[in-house]
Amino acid sequence: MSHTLGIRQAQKQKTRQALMDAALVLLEEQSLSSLGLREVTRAVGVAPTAFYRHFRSTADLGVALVEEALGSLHPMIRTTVTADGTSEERIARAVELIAGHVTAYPAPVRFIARERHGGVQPVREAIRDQLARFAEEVKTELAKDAEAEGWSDDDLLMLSHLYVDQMLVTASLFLEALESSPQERERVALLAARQMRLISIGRRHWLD
Amino acid sequence: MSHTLGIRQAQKQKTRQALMDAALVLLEEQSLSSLGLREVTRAVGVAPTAFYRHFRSTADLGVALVEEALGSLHPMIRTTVTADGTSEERIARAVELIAGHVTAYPAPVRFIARERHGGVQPVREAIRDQLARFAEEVKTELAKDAEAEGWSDDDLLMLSHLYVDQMLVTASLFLEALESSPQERERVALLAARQMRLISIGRRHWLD
DNA sequence: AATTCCAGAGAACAGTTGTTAACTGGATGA
DNA sequence: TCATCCAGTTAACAACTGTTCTCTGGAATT
Repeated sequence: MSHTLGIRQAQKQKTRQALMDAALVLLEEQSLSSLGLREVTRAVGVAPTAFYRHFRSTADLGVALVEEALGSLHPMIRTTVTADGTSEERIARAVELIAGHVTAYPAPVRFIARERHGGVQPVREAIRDQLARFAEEVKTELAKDAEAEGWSDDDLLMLSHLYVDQMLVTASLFLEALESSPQERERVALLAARQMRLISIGRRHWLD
Repeated sequence: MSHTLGIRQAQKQKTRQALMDAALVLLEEQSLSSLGLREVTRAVGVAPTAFYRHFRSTADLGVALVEEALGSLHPMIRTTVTADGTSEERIARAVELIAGHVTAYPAPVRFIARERHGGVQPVREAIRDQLARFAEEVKTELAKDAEAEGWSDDDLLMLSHLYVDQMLVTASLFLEALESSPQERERVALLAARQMRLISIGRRHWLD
């Protein structure tokens, strides 16, 4: 189904990606609402007007960045929640997964954390939609579990949102600890694991 | 202990407060990192240079806004956590309190949610410090409770952070639902209450 | 081979920004 | 009463912003 792009389309996509990459770097030290279009094109080395060939505005760029940052994460989420083993093993694996992802891709993670409540409405909405999709997917996975017996749909969705929010809290903790000592990062990992453990315990006794 | 301010100092404080109020309004639709000093002074009706008599920069203004938004909240947090009654009553009261606060002071709440992970380092740090203070205070209150018997200090602090984070999640949910229908806001309240309930259950069975 | 297309360049636009310096005039303190 | 102080003003600065229009050269299409 994949169609080989012409030289032209390929070059265009390359420039587009360069703009997005440059933006992500610039956004490590500022918010999207203060990111200038000229700033981005200057970093890439193209004329300011070239920007308009790819994005209507920086807000538009931001929405594209949201897709890039979260779009590819859905399969990862699914397998993480599904993963078998004891509750304790699953927690450890989830925390490791988050830590690894934050270490490997700090810029996109920072961008999402920053713009989730940021000053650009379309971007906030794009993030909210993606996170809602995550919650829905987590919910369908949770529903398969034996522990979900007797749970109402609303309760399952409530728990899913709690998990998704907790993942973001953990990710931003790791983000803050990125430049810290390994001991500090280990402390964060233990804290995150304990919080997840408490939520798991709450889940186990929910129907009591 | 209170000393009556001279005409001069009083006028200065008045202008300073006007700058902060105007900034808060402007920040409803953008992030601090894009807030211009001229923008603020224009909204107040003073010369741009007057800004420097009160703040070194907009980042400095932001730090002052953090103090204003969170500084006065400490007593409120204390009494909320301490409040007696059944677990269910305490949850209902906490959710109501948050909903009321968000409705009464949406701008400062939005500011904190936005800048907690925003693009201005000193402001992020100021918020982090205030939230850490909240967690410490919640911890000391929790420690007084009979349920805290056998809990380690680390576990108590872990739970406190979970509570504080959950309060922020709830506040930002109410913020999003501010312009929505009463039914929608009630839905948010029920969701928040259920999430707190799950955490409470986890807390109750933590030592099993 | 001739024509159309279009990503990117270039120049110019009116507005905006933070920061400096020197000032004014009313409150303050001797 | 008189000298000092200082919150706020005025003017000017170079640097920057988003957006428009026109142009170009190589890819794509016929």
